Amino acid sequence: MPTDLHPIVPRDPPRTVAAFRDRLRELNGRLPRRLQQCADHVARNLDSIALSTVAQVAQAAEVPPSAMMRFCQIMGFSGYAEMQRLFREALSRGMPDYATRLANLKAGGAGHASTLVAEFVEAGRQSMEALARDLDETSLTQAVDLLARARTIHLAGFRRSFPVASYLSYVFDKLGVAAVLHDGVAGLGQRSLLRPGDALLAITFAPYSEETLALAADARAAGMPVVLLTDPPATRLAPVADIVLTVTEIDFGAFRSLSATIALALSLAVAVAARRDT
Amino acid sequence: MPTDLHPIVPRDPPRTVAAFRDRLRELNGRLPRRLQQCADHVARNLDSIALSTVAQVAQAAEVPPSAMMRFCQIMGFSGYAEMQRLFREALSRGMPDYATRLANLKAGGAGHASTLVAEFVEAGRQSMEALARDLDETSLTQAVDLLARARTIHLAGFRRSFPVASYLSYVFDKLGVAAVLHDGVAGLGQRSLLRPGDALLAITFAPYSEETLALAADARAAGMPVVLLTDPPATRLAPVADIVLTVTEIDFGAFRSLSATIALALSLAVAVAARRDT
DNA sequence: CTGATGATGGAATGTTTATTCCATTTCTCC
DNA sequence: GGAGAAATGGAATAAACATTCCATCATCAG
Repeated sequence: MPTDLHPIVPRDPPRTVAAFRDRLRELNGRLPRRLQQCADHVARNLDSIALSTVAQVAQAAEVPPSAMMRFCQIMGFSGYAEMQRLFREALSRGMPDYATRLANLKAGGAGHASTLVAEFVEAGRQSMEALARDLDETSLTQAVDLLARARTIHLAGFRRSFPVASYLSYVFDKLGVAAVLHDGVAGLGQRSLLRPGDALLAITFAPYSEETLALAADARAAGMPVVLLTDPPATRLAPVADIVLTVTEIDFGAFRSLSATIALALSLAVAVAARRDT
Repeated sequence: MPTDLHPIVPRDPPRTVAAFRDRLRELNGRLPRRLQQCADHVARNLDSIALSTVAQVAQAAEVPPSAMMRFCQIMGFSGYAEMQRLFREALSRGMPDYATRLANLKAGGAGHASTLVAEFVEAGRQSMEALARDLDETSLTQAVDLLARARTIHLAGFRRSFPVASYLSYVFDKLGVAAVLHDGVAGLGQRSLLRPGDALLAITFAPYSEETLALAADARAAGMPVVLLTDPPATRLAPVADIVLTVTEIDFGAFRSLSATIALALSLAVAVAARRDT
């Protein structure tokens, strides 16, 4: 008698998307073939549920609708409708008339300040979505490894990359990680601070700043590992860096919001600090 | 015979949300009472249509379902279902499995770098949505007026606000607007640059930096207009500034992505430059 | 005041979609 | 290899929903 296999049987339904994922993981492997097929498909297309009918989801998962219904019940819901409600609520909380508000701001009239806010917010959102979509996790992990091993981290970023570099400098300081911001205030004298065992984190976007590239080349020549944060395609830059992280930042007009770049840079910093502490 | 009032009668349906808005504007004022009520409500809750039934939107608009149906037809659709399809498609294009991707990143494991990226992206998105939602357009316009009249714009921002101030410095330079970044590199000597006819744009978040507040107080004493960019509630700061712009930045861990702050600051800069050129 | 035109609300209808049921197949364990 | 249990697919049913229709009400010109 399989008395300990009853986690399969119903219980009360997940009330958040996170809880839903948990239940999905809990069930993984213990399900019969068709239901596992449902689980796999649903796990990969969570957001399509909010807007699709059972028939559509079932067809996409290549199972009959009745199998999908059983799946919903095993997940703890009374049926598909109840499961769908969870995702619909999550979706409507996600954008609480945000689109409308943006449109209203944009309608404020060309050149008006609130229109600009809407545009920059939109550009920032797209940039961050692109980051989430295209992030190269492998390179990111390697970059963290590499920087975590460095004694001192040197930061390079000029012109529009300077805000990012200076923010990193602040964050590293708060996190207790030794970092030097090469801000060029007193000429290039800081270059003498480059020592074996250090690493360089350089940030530059096309058209690349000469100072940054020169610094990277110097560091490379001195045998220091170099991590480069830039925009794709980074073909020209591959030779001067050990790891290249790319981030697609959407411009509005001539300027970019830097949202995605900062998010990536911050993550890098926090991950490096966490790695060091252990 | 009202031969020129036939724009009310059907034609082919709007195929984009923008076209939908146009048609809405075109119809405005020419509709009988109940239908106008529908139009008003729909205009204000565009995104709720994708997820609601006729009965729900009708109830929210305080009209019977049949009135809502008539409204759909006047908009050019065959009925509510067709109208809803437009918004559902817009919604699913808007987040192309972005939520799923984020969740996958988060699942990478606590402390892992890609998890952090997901968290910072999420925080950034929320911050920007909050900005779009809560932006005080009046204050923004006043700030633009005020800064556009200044001969030179002084920029103050230290610690975590420094990246924003330095980016503004870069942007103003590109835009040909005279601006001075008070970066404190050479002590506080730059204070002597404050002259009548200038204005100060200060950025600071709780806990407020003393330098920034002191500079603002000085500027105020010298009769210069002061615009302050900070987080709500800004009660303590109201006395030292002419205009206070607030922006809610969501933290993740101890750090913030600055997305919303930068978007607002950039908009301010571009609007000021545009105003000056005319 | 009256008749015509248009607007309105609610009940009736038809369609889509979820859900259940059951006959058949597939596994599992002895 | 066979008995029992579980799983499966598809057809039948039920629920939710959109849509239409019509009787009633308001508006306005003459």
